[in-house]
This record gives sequence, structure tokens and C-alpha cells, in this order.
Amino acid sequence: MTISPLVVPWFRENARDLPWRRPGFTPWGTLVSEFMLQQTPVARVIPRLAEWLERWPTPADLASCPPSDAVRAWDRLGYPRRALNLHACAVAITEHHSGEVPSDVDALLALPGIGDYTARAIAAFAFGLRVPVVDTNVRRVLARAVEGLAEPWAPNARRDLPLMEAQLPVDLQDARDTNAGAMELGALVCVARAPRCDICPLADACAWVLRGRPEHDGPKARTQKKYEGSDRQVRGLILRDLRASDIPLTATELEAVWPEAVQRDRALASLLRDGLVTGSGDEGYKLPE
DNA sequence: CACACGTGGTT
DNA sequence: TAACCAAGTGT
Repeated sequence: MTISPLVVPWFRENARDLPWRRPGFTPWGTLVSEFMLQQTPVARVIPRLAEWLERWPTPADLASCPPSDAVRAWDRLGYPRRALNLHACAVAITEHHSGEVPSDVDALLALPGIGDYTARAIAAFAFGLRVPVVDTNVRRVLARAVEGLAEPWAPNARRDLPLMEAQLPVDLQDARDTNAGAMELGALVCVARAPRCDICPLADACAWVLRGRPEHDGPKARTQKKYEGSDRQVRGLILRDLRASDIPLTATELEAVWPEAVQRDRALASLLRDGLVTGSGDEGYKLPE
């Protein structure tokens, strides 16, 4: 089926008033918002995004600060490597793109922390290019409406991009709203747990509804590992203390964050490897400057 | 391709 | 309460 004739009018009527959809929102703002939205819910992103753009209105502003400032300002958004990547992005844009966010998908893909989704989201939403934007929401909408499946398949660019590309109208504004509308539909209506088919603009044409909404049959998606007691948690605790300190923390001080030395050392080593922490037992540990 | 990677709200 | 879920990327 073709989703755009139904999705585009629905989106224009029902789109949330989000910061990155306001007129005059800059490509840099779009880039920052997309980094923050990688695996972090909209509601938690909005206030932090406003702080970032007020403090760093352009890539050059962020690039002029040390990475530690970015990691601190990232606060508790999660996956703090994104803060480091975003800072590195700002440096690369300043040095290699005259301080302007590139519109070319391949140029975007070459930047740190930008993958298939983010590159096309920036090209489509910041620059109005007709490129397929496929995130987990879009894959779920396509899986149900087009393929008749209850759950989306794992991300696969070879499959996802041509499938969405075929859904994009020629008109640029319609193409942009098809991308944004499919995401919005997946976020608000065609949701993972309890889809609201009663209010869905695609319901009458949805392949999954037409099949009687069959259960997912294939193998279940891998369940997320437990956070309590994980290396992730220990990394988070170490970083929390480093963010809060103006001076390097000694190995002794870090012992307080986690009792088990083996796991604590493993977490610290991985943070050092990731570049989220610098220093040593002698000079102390701190955020990268 | 499977797995690691934060954090907090919802069911 | 444990499990699930949230606009992914890098290895």
C-alpha cells in the first residue's frame, strides 16, 4: 500500500508542536536534537536541548569548549558517548565544513556519532531533501501497514531504505511530511505495546489489520540486559562522580562508587578506552579536556 | 550480526 | 516488581 495520501494529511492535522518543528529552527539545532533523541524519549530531551542551544547556538561555540563541558551539560540523558561524539561533530563541522552543518548524506555519515538514521533525518528535516528516514517507529509502521507483520524486523539499511524510498512522493514538502508523519504515527498511534488502530488513519488499508492483527510469530527480540549490577551502572556511577567534581578523583575516591574492584576496574578501563575519562591512578581521573 | 552502551518512566 | 520501552551507533 501507499501510506503518504493518508499519513500526510493526518500529520498536518495532528503533529505535536515540538521545538525542532518550529520555523527558524537551525540545522545545528536539528543535529543536536537528533543526537539527544537517539534512544532517549522526547520529553526528557526537550529541556536539555533548550539549554544546549542557548549555550552553544552554533557548532563553533561548542567546538571552542572542552569535551568535559559537553559531558557535564549532557547530564543524565544517558549514553554519554553521544556527548563526546556531538562535541567531535562540532569540531569536524567547524574545521572541515566552514562551521555549517552539511546537507549531503554521505558528508553527514562521515561525522562521528551519525549513522543511517541521523544522517537522513538531518538531510530531510533540516534541509528538506527527499531521502528516506527510517527509525524504529517507521519500521513498525511499514511492518504493519505494508507487510502485515505485528512487529518490525531488525534494522537493515539494504531493506529499510528502498522500502521507505518507494513511499516518498515526488513533491518535497509531501516527502518530508511522509517521513515525519510515519515517525509521528509510530510514536503516537502505531505504538509497540497497545496500538491505537481505532484512531489510525491507515487502519482501513493496513495489511496487519486486514489480516486480523495476528500475533508476532518469529523469534522474540532480545530482551534488554538487567541494569542493576551491570557494568553500565558502574560506568554511570563513576561518570556521575566525575561530572560533579572540579578536580581529578583519586583511585581511592573512586572505590567509594562500587565495592567490587574487578568490576570497578573493568568499568573504568572501558571509560578510558571510550575517551570519556582521562588520567591515571597517579594523577587522578577526570573528564577529557 | 550480536552485543554493549544510560537512564528513567510505564505497565 | 521485573520487564518493557524510548527518533541508534560503533564494533
